[in-house]
Amino acid sequence: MVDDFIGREDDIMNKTEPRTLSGFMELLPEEQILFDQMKEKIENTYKKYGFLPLDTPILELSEVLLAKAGGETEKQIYRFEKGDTDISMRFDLTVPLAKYVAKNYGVLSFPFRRYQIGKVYRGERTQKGRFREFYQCDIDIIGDEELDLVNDAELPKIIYSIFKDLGFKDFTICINNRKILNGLFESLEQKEASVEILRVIDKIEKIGKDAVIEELSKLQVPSNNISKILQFIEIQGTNDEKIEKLENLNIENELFKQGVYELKEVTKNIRIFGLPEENFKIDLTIARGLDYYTGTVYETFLNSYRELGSICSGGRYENLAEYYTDKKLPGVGVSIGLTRLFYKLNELNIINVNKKSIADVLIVPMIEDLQIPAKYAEKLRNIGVNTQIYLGQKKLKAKMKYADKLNIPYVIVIGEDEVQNNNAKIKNMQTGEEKNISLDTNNEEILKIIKG
RNA sequence: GUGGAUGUGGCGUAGCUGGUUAACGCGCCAGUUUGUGGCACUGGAGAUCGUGGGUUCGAGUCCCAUCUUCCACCCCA
Repeated sequence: MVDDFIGREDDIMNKTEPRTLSGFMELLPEEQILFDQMKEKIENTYKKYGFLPLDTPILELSEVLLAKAGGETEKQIYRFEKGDTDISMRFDLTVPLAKYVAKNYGVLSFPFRRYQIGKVYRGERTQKGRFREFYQCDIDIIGDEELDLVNDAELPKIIYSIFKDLGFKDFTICINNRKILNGLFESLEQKEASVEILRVIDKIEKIGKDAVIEELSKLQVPSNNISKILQFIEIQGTNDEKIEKLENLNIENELFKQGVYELKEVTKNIRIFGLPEENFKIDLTIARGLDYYTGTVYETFLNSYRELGSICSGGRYENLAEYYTDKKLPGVGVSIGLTRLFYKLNELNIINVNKKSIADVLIVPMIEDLQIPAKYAEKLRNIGVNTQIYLGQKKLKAKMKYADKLNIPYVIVIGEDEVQNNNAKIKNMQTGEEKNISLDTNNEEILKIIKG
């Protein structure tokens, strides 16, 4: 205290401004609670379907992570050297999965069903709803040499369960098959720029039909091909009608036929797994995604918030780990971009961030000796009541205010009067109702008061 | 990578064509209520107006630079 005057020099010293890197989401407690709840629901559903947990390192050797060279994502990778080790941060969970499966091929049981929820990193330009660090919630089913097509039909059901569980009703899981479009291109002898064409087609909802025509001509697609492609993606009707129309197009191309067959099979099996008809739709414009998808592809939309874009996408790939092993490992998987999903739902007030407390009870001791409050807190915790003791010398008023701000539903005051009578005073913070309970009250009674 | 914006107490904002002690709401702290929160009232703390230069008698307000963040495109979750 004597140094206080001299110490003022320090106060004038510049403090470092506490900042968070752009593109990194950091939440307030009440938001974090909600975020964690969503994450937990997703995880529980994955488990419910028998998927095994997996956690891989955020850092990998660059040579491993970048085995598949090129592409847009590689430019965005966080990469650095520590000593003479060239290290990269994972930019998705699929590449680490591929490495993991190749590495542990001998000890894993196939079909290998794993879920992984974790953060991934992409150093791209930030913008609305786009993050540099974000959670992906992945499930994949990996087969050894082959993976039955019926697996493609189970994933939509799992996605359905999750979004149902998250409280959404009006959403659509769109499915398509890459082979259909690729087969169509083959039959049109449109081999050039097929990936680019797919991207343009995928954007039709966003940019409109005319813009698609314009983009396609820019790609040097002959105009008769453009009209055939458009005619094709504009096929309307129910799911069954669409399949029928596809079959009746009489396109003599093996790939195309295979694609239509797969789509029909998947559709049939989706119904068997119990996905309601109104929640899935064949959408022939779904083409986006990583270029390694080779068969079934999925995209999921909230119909009232179509502008969010796909909130869950995935598909079938023929060879997961071709850069690590000669084994052929086909798989099918989907990924939920939880960070973006949460951010957007929050922004649109779709999810309610009403303060919800973690603690069920705040014990407020008004005596110096904490033995009784501490013991009582343990008693509550042992019967499953989340209990916090207010530690610190403050007026009762301040302690009540604290409980109020944290939205803790019950406060238990233990003061001298209470201790003398072997009592505690429990207050319902919502109704304001107070009553005395004996410190010896049995557990069932307490649970009845607190948990209702 | 391309293009366009932004920056004022913890947060959200006001500050007119440059003019004395930078305003408001929320939040925070204290009191009215010495063992009781939410409401109300009263009072209080807290900003060298992103940073550095320049123009001017004088700049949050004008000019330049720089950093930061944001938005769109690209691509994606």
